[in-house]
Amino acid sequence: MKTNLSTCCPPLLREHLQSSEAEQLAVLFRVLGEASRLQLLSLIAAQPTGAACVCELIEPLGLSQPTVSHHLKVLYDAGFLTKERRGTWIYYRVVPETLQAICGSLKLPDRKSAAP
Amino acid sequence: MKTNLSTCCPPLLREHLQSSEAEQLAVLFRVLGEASRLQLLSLIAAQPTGAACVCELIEPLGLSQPTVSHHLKVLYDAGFLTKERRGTWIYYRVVPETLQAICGSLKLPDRKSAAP
DNA sequence: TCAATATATTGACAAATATCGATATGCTTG
DNA sequence: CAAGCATATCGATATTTGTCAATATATTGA
Repeated sequence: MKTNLSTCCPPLLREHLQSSEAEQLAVLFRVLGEASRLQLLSLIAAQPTGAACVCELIEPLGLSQPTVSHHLKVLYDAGFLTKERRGTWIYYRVVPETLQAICGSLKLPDRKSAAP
Repeated sequence: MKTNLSTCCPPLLREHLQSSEAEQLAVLFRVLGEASRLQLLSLIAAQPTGAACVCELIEPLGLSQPTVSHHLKVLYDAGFLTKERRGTWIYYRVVPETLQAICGSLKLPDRKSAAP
């Protein structure tokens, strides 16, 4: 169920994208294409410890607990979050490398400046 | 119909994301969350001139002309592409600033390293 | 073992959207 | 103006997905 970007900064926009690579990358963008999930990332990243459990995230999002759990699972499966159990609670953390990989995928090819 | 990021690198993940900001950013990610659209960006960016007309994009994508036009419109409305008419053809170009803005939105808050 | 709490899963429904064929619009050239 | 080509829009359909209530699972503590 979990996906993974094998390399840190694949060429992607730098050269012609195969459809399989495109689909793999599109999955990541699709996961970020939901305001609630961006807010989750933001909330978790903003914690002093860098980690947050589900119960801390429900109220600020204004969504039901199952829905929050669902979004966390989507983020986790895509590699945006790690989770760690501590007693009854499960703490989620943002994975910086995944965000960096996406960033790297958006680089354009070098171009000799100026053209008619 | 067109959206716009008012600033180049809004804070976003650096601090708590308001739901309106989150939705605005999510729209951009949603546009990229489709393999065909990533391929379009890749194909256009890979042109020697940096520009491509619709008819050049149909065959490599393997989609119908209306569908390709639709995806180009979505990319255009979101600010990922510009378009310019030259006679019968319409040339699309990638807007680097929009990609950079997305990149900037994925930066995490600075964190004092090491925590139990 | 039982109760309480935190989290995950299931099932169902509504909303969003990718896709296509058909058709419209716009430009160029005879 | 008519024909031909490039592109856009429309209408319909199938698929995906966000959401919740209900329920299941897992952990802790009495």
